[in-house]
Amino acid sequence: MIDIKKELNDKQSEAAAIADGPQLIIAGAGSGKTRMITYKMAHMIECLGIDAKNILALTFTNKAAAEMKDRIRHLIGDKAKPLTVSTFHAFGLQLIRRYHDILGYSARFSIYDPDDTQTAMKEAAEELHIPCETVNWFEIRELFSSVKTGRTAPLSDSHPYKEWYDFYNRRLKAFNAVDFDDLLAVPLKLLTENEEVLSACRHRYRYILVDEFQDTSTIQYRIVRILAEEHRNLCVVGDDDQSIYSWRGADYQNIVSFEKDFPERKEIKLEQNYRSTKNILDAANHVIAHNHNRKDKKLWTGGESGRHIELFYPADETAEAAFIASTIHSLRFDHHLKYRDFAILVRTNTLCTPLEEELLSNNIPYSVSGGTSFFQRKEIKDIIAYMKVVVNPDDEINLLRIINTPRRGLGVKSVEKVRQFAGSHHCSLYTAMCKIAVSQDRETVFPKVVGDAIEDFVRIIESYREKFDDPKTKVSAALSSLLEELFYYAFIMNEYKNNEKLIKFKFGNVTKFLEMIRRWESDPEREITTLSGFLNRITLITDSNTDSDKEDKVNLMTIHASKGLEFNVVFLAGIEEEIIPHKRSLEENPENIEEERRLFYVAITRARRHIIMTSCAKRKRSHVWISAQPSPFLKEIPEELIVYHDPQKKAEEFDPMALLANLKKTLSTS
DNA sequence: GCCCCCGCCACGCGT
DNA sequence: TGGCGGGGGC
Repeated sequence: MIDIKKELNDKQSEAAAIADGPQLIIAGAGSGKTRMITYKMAHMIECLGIDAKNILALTFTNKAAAEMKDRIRHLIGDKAKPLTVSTFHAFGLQLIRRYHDILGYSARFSIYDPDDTQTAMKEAAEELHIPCETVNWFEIRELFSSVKTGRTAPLSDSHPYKEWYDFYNRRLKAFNAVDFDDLLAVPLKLLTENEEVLSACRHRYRYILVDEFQDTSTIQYRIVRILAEEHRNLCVVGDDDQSIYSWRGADYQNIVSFEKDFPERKEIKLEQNYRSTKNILDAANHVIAHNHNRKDKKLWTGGESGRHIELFYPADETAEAAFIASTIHSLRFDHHLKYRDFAILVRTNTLCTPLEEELLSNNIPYSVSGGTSFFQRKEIKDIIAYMKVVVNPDDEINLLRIINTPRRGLGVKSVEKVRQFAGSHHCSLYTAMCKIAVSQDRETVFPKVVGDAIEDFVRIIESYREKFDDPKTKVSAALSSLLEELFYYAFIMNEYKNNEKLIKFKFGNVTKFLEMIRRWESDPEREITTLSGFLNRITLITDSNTDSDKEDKVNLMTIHASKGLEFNVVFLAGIEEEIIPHKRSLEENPENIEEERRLFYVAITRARRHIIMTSCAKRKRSHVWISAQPSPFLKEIPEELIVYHDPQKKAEEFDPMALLANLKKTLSTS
């Protein structure tokens, strides 16, 4: 039986014991929040007899959802299975799938990632003859997204992009596709407009928990509110100091809204930190104290003061990477640490490259999370596009992606003709291709080679639909055979013939993808059983190695991706002006300094025992060396908490001979 | 239609 | 660093 009094401290168990009614739990960094939540759910199921399927836990990242599921399974085993633990987007996906009939989507709808989304916007603009050479795509995406998620008022009829926006959405619907914002907007609309669905959902999800509440966007809060309004069993857990996603629409004013919408709420603060040493916590507290406009709280720990924070000044990013790699080696040796005890955190993905190279050449196993996703690689996207078209032939964006990849003589001119054909027959592009393929007199419109290419393409898609649908054929087997039929490997070899390394890399990616599919289809516990479901799932996932977390590897990631995680030793690389706080962030709005500071705070509070920061003297940016200054945030940490390592001395410290001598001395004394 | 080369741009965080 | 769109030769 779960005994929360025994397993948790007073505040935690107080928070964990309540199931009914609204609750606001302000949980500081490292205060055992995830532990509290998992025990809370276990307690609800085991001790209060609440049916697990009535509990909905919403998290911010896939990683957090996976970890929460894992931990609760540890506590109560299979009884955790009926729980819904997912990200907001995955939850939205689930609702769209469940109610696709009502919503007017076929069961095999596609999800468009931001790349596909932009392509679809471009296509829409072209069809409307909107000149888009000069448009700022960043702005358009932002505009469309904020309209859809209700951050901006609906476009007025006179708005220059109103027609474009509406047309884009009509096209998506015709493609039987949704974009990321639809995953939230469509379910919210459904819940708002369809009382039956709403009451079914309210009945099903009678207890709702929201983790990382400070990072929910307005539309996400609306979804939660409409679900919880009646039964009011809503527990939100958050920390305003760790709000780092405002650029994505996160609005920690949601905490204020929650207080207003649920005035009878109970409020509990978790302020005891179990993660970090006193020095690390002191540093974090001093930094965050520079922010105004925060809920008053002060993290404390009963633990030891621990080591000082160390600060090094490498000459450039190569020296920085070399220093980090060699320090990992020596610390691992000296303190009997595992690779997985280390994390290297950076502000931006681009900072990863030199670090990766150095780790690779030092044979240090590492895993990168976030960044340019595995699934964004061209070769993987192409393969996925084939499967998406097989599953959903109305998916025009993916159809256009593969119609001439590998090249089969269907260039821009031919595609344009097919489109005209589709237009005059009022059918989708793929239906048009099917019609052309079986048409007797197609040569009056299309040259023979083009007609034959279309016929061949349609034949491939149709025959693989059968194969992929056939329960006796494994998806991986069908895919391997498809790749052979397409001469896909030869295509890659030809495409990159002057770069053998790149070919190898791309082949490796394809192999990895096939393995991933094999792992999925042979997993007896898998929750997703259809290919369509699998494809939609991976569109929402950023990193491929979700189950390699337990492997012994150094963790390399952005600070954003590190939220919710903890490590014994944390390297903070590139702690420089213009990187953190980031130049562009401040250019956008000087007030963003507070969010940048929270980011730095999150970075510091990831560490249990040891923080090593580096600030380079110069750094290469787009081919030119620029000199770099230490981050102004460093001044916000009391000097006595830091050991400043002089750049001159550093050379001696990492002299290999001196290191060896030191090593010998250590060995002889022990 | 396809291939190849050139020059331009951007390089903040992610579901 | 690499991804792209445009232009010219085949």
